[in-house]
Amino acid sequence: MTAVRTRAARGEGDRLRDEVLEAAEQLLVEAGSTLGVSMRQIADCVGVTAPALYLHFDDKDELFFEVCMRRFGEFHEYLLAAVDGLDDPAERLAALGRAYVEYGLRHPRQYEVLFVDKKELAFEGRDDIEELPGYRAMQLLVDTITDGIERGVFRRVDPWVCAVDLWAQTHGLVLTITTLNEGDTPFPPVDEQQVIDLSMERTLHGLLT
Amino acid sequence: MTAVRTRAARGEGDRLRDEVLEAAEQLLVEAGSTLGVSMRQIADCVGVTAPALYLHFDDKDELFFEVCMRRFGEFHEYLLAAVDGLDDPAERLAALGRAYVEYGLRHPRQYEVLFVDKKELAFEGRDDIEELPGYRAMQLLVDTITDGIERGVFRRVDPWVCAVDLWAQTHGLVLTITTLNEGDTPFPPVDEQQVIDLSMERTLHGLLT
DNA sequence: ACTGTTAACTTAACGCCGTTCACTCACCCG
DNA sequence: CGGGTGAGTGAACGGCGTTAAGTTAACAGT
Repeated sequence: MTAVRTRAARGEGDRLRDEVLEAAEQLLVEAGSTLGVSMRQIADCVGVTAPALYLHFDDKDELFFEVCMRRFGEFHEYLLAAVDGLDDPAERLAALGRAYVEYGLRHPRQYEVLFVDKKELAFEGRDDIEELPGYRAMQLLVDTITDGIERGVFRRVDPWVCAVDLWAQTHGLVLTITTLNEGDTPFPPVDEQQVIDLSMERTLHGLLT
Repeated sequence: MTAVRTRAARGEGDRLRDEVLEAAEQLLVEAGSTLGVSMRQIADCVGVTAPALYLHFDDKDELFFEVCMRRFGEFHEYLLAAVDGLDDPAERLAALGRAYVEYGLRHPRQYEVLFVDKKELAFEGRDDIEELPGYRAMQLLVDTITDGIERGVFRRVDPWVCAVDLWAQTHGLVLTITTLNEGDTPFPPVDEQQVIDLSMERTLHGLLT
C-alpha cells in the first residue's frame, strides 16, 4: 500500500482521522481480526508513521472500536425501520430478529469486534451508554415483548428474561451462521434464510398465547 | 509464582507438560483470555524458561487448545450422560440443551477459547475431527431431532437446519449469560436458571407437533 | 517578505511478545 | 567411569503497542 501523502493543512488534521478509519476497516475485513492488523500497517496504508495515529486515537482498541461503531452507528435506526409500520407484536418481534441477524451477517467482522472481542471496552467507563449498538436494541426488544404481553398476544413471561433469551438466540445465529458459511469447517454450510425462517417461526410458536 | 523445580529425570519429560497445562489454565482463568497470558509467564509459573515449553508444544495456540480440550474432553460424555435413560425426544432435547449450557457456564474461559477464539484452530488440519467437542455434540443433536420427527413428536423440519438453530441458541446462551453475569455491563444480571428454563420451554413449544 | 507560533508529523527508543538456535548441563547405560 | 542424549538454558530476532523528544511546514501578524 504505502500511500503517498501531503501533510494536512493547518485546520485539517481530521482528514487523516478519516483516512485511518477507512484503511483500518479494510485491513480488518481482510485480516479477519484486529489482532491481524498492526498500527504500523494502518499507518503505512495511509502513508504516515505509526505514532501519528496517536494524535487522533488514544490507542488501538479505541481506533477499532470507532471503526466498528461507524458501521453500527445506524444499527438502531435499521432495527427501528424494520418494525416501522408493523403493529402486531409478533410480527414486530420476528422483524426485529430478522433485521438483527441480517445486519450482523452483513458486517460479520465489525459485529464480532463490537459484540464479542471488545464488548467490555464498549461497556466500561462510557458516558454514552445509550449510544452503544446493543443497548437500544435491547430496550426495543424488552418493549416489544412487554407490549405483546399487555395486549395478550404473548404468554406471560418475564420480559427481561425473555429478552435475554431472544438476544442470545439472534446473537448465536449471527456467530454460528458466519462460522459455518465462511470457515473451513467440518460441517456443511447452511442456508441462511432457512435457519432464520425456522428460528423466527420457532420463537413465535413458543411465545404466542 | 516462580516455582522452584528440580530437573525431570530421564524418562519423565512429560511431567513438565502436565505442570505447564495446569499453570496455563489457572493463568487463563485469572487473565480472562489467552492474550493476557504470555509464554514467559507460564514458564515462570512452573519454574522454567520459556523455550522449554516448545519441547512439549508446537506453539502457544496448541498449548491453550490442549488446556481447553482437557476440560472439554469429557464434554460429549457429559451430554450423553444427560440424556441417558431418557426416551422421549422432547425430554432428551431439553436435557441436551441444559447440559450444554451448564457445561459452558461452568468453564466459560475454556469454552470461549474452544468455541470462539480458536475455533478455526480446532477445525483446520485436524485428523481427529470427531474428537472435537462440538462435532459429536452436533451429531447427537441432529440424531435427536431426526428421531423426534420420525416418531411424530416433532414437526417436520430439516434436521440440520434445526440443529444449527438450536446450537446457535445454546451457544448464544452461554456467551450472553456469561457476559451479563460477570462483566461490568450496563445491563442488570439475569437468573441463569430462569433464562435456561424459558429457553428450553420455548424451544419445545416451537418444535412439538 | 519575514518571523514566530503551533499544528502536524517523524525519528528513536522502550519493554514486551512469540519463537528459534546454539549451547550446556545432569542423568543413565554400558 | 566415560559417552550419549534428553532436559533445559541464554542470547537473540523480528514484530508489536506505545511514548518522548525533535523536526517540518502552514499560517497570522507586522
